[in-house]
Formats: sequence, C-alpha cells, structure tokens
Amino acid sequence: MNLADDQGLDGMSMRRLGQALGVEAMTLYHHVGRKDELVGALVDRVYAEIERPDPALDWRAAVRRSSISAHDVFRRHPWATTFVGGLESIGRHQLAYMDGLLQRLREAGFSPILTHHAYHVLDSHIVGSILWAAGYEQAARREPDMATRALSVLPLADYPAMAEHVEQHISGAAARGIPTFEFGLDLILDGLEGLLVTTTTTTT
Amino acid sequence: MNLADDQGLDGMSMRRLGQALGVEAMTLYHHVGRKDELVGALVDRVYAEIERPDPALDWRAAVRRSSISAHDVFRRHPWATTFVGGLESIGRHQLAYMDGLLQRLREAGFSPILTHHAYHVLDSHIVGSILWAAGYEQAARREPDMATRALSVLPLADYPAMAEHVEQHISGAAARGIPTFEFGLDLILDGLEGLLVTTTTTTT
DNA sequence: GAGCCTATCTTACGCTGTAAGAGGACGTCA
DNA sequence: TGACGTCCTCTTACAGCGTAAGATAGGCTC
Repeated sequence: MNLADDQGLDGMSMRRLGQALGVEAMTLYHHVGRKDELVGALVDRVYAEIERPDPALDWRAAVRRSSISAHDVFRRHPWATTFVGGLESIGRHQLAYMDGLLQRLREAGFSPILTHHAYHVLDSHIVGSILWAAGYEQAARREPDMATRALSVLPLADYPAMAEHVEQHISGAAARGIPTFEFGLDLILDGLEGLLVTTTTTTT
Repeated sequence: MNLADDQGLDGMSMRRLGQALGVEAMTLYHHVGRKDELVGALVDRVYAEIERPDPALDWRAAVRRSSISAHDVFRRHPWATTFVGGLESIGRHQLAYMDGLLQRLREAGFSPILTHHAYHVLDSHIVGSILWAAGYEQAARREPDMATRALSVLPLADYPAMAEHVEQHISGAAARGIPTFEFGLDLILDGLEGLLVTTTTTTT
C-alpha cells in the first residue's frame, strides 16, 4: 500500500514489492494467485478506511460525512479509484460500504430506483473529483512550477475564461472558500433532498 | 485510436500500433518524441469530438447538451479519461472545450468562483460516471454472465440493499427511466440554477 | 556525382507479469 | 533414526513493454 501510495500502481511491481518485503518476486505468488488479486485485496482495505453513515445522524448529515470520508480516503490512495474490476471482484469492505450507503438512502425514504441513481451520482462525484485532483497533484509533484509555467505555455490570451480558471488554481483563490468537492456534494444532496420531499408530499 | 478503443490504453503498444500501420515500432519515434505525446494528442482529438455549448440555447440547456455530448464521447473513448497529465499538456481542443464551458457559465451570470466550482463539479460527474461504466462494461465483455454470477458469489443475503442494487443492474430496471448520468446532471444543474437565481436576487 | 535530410530498419537494455521447476526447512510418521 | 509430504523460497526463463543507439536506404538540392 505504501508503494502504491508513493508512486502509484505502476510503482508497485511484484519485484519491488518483494524487495520491500525482503523476498524474491516469485515468492509472492505462493500467497496470491495473480497480481490483480493482490491489488483487489488492497483496494478492499482502502474501502475499510471509509467512515460508514452514522446511524445517530439524519440521512443527509450521515451521507455527507461518509462521502467526505470516502473522498479523504481516496485522496490518500488515489490508485484505488482507477482499479475497477467487475461486480464479482467486489471485496467484503467495499460491499459493506456500498450496502451501508444504499441502505441509509432507502431508510431515508428514497424509492429503490432513486436510491440506485443517488448512489451512482455520489460515487461518480467522489471518484471523478479524485481523478482530477490526483492527476493534478502528481503532475505538480514532478515539476512544482507546472501551474505558473502553464500560464506561459498555453495560449491563454485567446481563452480568457480559462486564463481566469488557471489563475484561480495558482493563487489558491478557489481553495479559500468551501472545497470544490463539498460544494458539489451539497449541490447533489440538495437535489436529492428536494426529490425526497416531493415524493413524501405527493404520497401524503 | 481504434486500438485504444478496442483494447484500452494497454492494448495500444508502440509495437502493435506500428504493426497496424505496417511499420516497425521504432519508426514511430521519428514522428513523436515519446508515447505520452502521442496519447496526449489522441486525447485532444477526443475533446475535439465534444459538442460545444450552443450559443442559441440558454445557458442551462447549452451546458446540459454539451455535458451529455462529452459523456457520449468518453463512453466511446473511456481510456481518454484515465490519462490526466499536468496543466501544460492540455491540448488545443481540450483548452477550447474548457474555455467554452467556463465562458458560458460566466456569461450566464455566475461569479468567477462559482464558475470555478461549477466547472469542476460537472467535469467530475462526467469523468466519474465514465470510470464506473467503463470498468463495468469491460468486465462484462470478458465474461458476459458477470452480473448474474455476482449474485451467487457475493454474500448478498447479508446485504439486502446491495442485493437490490445488483438486481437493478441485471434486470435493467435502472436503465428504463432517465439515465443515471442525466439524473445526476440535472441535480447539479438544478443546484447551480438555484445559486444563480439567489445571487441575482440579492444583488438586485 | 556529392552531400544532406528524412524515414525506415535492426539491435539492445532494463523493466514488467508470471510459468516451471529446483532446493531447503519443517512436522509427522514408522 | 530415516523417510515422507507440505510449505516456502529460490533461480531460470519467456514474451511483452518503452525507448536509446546506430545502420541503411531513397529522394532532394547543390
């Protein structure tokens, strides 16, 4: 996990993993069938770190906290978002995470189909945010002046709106208020809450 | 691009690409500095396919159409979402796409900071949706009965909410109404519209 | 014809995941 | 005590990857 966190999934080769463990690469294959299994198990450990929806909170606060926790966890382990296997390869912790979130939405009163959509929208928001942030951060680590150099490399004179956007990243203006992730999360939760109220009202 | 579409980025090796072009792998390096450049150029061609916000439409309809177009395009080229370089490596078409969207939001009356957040939320939603769908689809192509087999492999008896979710994927119940992507997109657009109205009202 | 540029080729290096099999340390048996 | 089976580790090897280095050939301008 440390290897993957530091250098991405590519940095975690079986040979390097073996080296870190003081063992030859092939030795690892006595404990794991193939590398995918190992990565899958690692991903599941990442899901184990995510805070589950708190039963003591109302559904919106619980889902909000859990989603922010998921976001934080994936920020630490961005490689875990890019490894998406099939349904069968879902680990126990991931299963529990997904079920916990789905169940909380159902209990809140969302219909099965609304719950389905809501889950995927929340998940997409989390994973999509990570993908961008991870790419940005990794590139910035390779060359710290990336953002400022982008100002001179890109033809931003022709794209003023984009120039403003890049400037916000450089100056940190975007980071001063509410984080973008939470901004989007609240947008989504607002929308979901509205749908819930509507449904409740019409059925009452 | 065909190679990447068919087998993912991993399937597009320089040797195979050369083979498809009737040429040796190293020959390609006479036309491109390194593979990353080639992939970057390819990604930019993908961005070129995305429909820009239509000036004839109001901002919400324009952004909605453009986002759906982006989603469709990335569905055809999911590998393009996983390749995220730094700011400097943004291609001309990607630059134009980003600027077009940002500009449309600014014109609609969003403040610079709101525009910043709105852009990232929309982008995360598009990319996040793709990541999931692409992983699901690829796994399903490897073994078509994945979903039904997941029903027996996963301990779904202990996770009824998850069982319901998987069932919706198998039966196609989730796909019958509005697509999940558009559901989330409308949620986000609703929220943004609300913020716009609020701002306008308070400043008037 | 000489020289140069451009596009192609071959060869090679270090990396990857992993298949195949050899070797040794151990517990359990006669 | 010696033999055996099980577990763990090792070495060796193969096909694939991106790409560095250099040889080779065709077409252009002088």
